[in-house]
Amino acid sequence: MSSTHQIFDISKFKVSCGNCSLVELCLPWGLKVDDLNELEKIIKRVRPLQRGDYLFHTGDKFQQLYAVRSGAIKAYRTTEEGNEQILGFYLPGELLGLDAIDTEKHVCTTVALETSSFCAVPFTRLEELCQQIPGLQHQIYRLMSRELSSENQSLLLLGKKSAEEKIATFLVNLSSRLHVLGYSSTEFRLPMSRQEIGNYLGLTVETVSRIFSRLQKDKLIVIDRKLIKIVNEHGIRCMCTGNKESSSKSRSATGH
Amino acid sequence: MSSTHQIFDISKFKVSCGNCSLVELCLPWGLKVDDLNELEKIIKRVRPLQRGDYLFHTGDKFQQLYAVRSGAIKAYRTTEEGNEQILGFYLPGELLGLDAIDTEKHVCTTVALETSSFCAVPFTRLEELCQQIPGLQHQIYRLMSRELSSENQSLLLLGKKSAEEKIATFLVNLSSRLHVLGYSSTEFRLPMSRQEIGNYLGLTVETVSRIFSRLQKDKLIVIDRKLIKIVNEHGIRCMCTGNKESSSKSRSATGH
DNA sequence: CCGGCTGGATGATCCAGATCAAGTTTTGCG
DNA sequence: CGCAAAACTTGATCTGGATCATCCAGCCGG
Repeated sequence: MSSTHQIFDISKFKVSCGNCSLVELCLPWGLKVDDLNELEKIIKRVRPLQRGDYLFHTGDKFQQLYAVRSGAIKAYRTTEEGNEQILGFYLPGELLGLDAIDTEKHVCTTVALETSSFCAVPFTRLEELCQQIPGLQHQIYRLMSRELSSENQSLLLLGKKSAEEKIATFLVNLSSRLHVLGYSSTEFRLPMSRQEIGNYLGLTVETVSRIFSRLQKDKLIVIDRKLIKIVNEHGIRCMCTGNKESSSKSRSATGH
Repeated sequence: MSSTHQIFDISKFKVSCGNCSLVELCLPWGLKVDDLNELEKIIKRVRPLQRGDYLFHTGDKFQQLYAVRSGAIKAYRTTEEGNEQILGFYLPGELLGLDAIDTEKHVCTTVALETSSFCAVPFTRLEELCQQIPGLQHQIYRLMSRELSSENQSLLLLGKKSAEEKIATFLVNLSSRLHVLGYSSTEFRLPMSRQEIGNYLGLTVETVSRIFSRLQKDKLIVIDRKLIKIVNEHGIRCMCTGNKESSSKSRSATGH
């Protein structure tokens, strides 16, 4: 909250990377204070979106990257036959639009799952700034690399895991991302519907619902509506890899 | 083959981006000649690998990017339980190692499927060069963006498609990548085993084998060992989206 | 407060693809 | 060349998750 940042306080939606608790997520390992000030100058605020509002559509001209400041966003593609494939869910501190740099057109559609706010970073100006601030260039490479690496992880998730493993992995992943943001890692609210979880994981709603019930019966989680409480964190982590040990399960079990 | 490039001709393995037919793949939209010359200076040749040789392992320190010059490479991760998940196959003109920039450690293992050669680009020097050549920086962003976008595509592939659609999509994708390289798009050799195709697509060998047989029976392709001939390109493209029209099929069929 | 609507849960049945089980071909190598 | 291992094919059977069919709980507008 240092007063030197006041000049950027255009309205109540102050954009200030220096103050922003997300800066270490947006820009891993951070930058020097002066560099941050330069960066702040090019960042714009965007009108917050309500649930169901779109940030951008497939085919839209790519001009800026968006960093999620608050809320939750889903990104999806629509297949030729017209059904949607959800590519991912984005939480505060995560960046949207990197995949559009190549073609300069957005390749997916992004929609708010709840009221959400963003920082917008005009990409051309960001590139110019990278020429002045070598550290910034490196941060952008790192961000993109990280995204690549996490998509690799998703390929692994979709390709090999059973429904149960997918759901467990999904919950653990969400949990740890929320934890980084300072929220509880064991008790949180799912910003997306069962339908959306299923779509993302390549499962039907029914299967998602059934597995949630099963996890609850097995005392790994407690669910109430969208509220999840992870009761047995160790157990659910084991489940991500198909590891059936941990506490005794009711179904088919370890022993015999 | 202009003589100005001779100075880089260290051995018979000349590295010359200006001459390299792959430069437009490595660096979409290209660079100015002078810039290319600068780039060439930092690129190193790497001893070619034989089938089964590793380029790098998960956990290895990341120091350079590799561009495939010839051959074919597979990249995979090993899960906690020790089985491998293939992340992708890389052909000439494609870049390896981008996902390691963030952590400075390779996050996957890469192994040659056949005799393969590479250009190695020391990443730190590349970043320095980006500071001098704004266009280069942009090309790197584009490359990473393109990779992100193609991984998105893979998520769609794994998440939603049936076995038949996966295989068809796989073949069409391979075909068009080979076409860009100047090879036939309708007749080519699979550099990977059935097992590896299955692993990549989240299918078993048996399923891959059966579907290959079926595609052949349905007169869409002809297979002889690793050699694939695409006989009905339209048909196989329709199949990628589950579209069962095109020419009359033998199974359950349109008219019968 | 009611009635309709959306999202979620749960049971019954079905089927695509996995698994199991042989064969067969190809390849690599002493 | 000959043999063994590896890669591939094909058939029979099994099963996890899809599909179909209800039903139920919140929620919203009037």
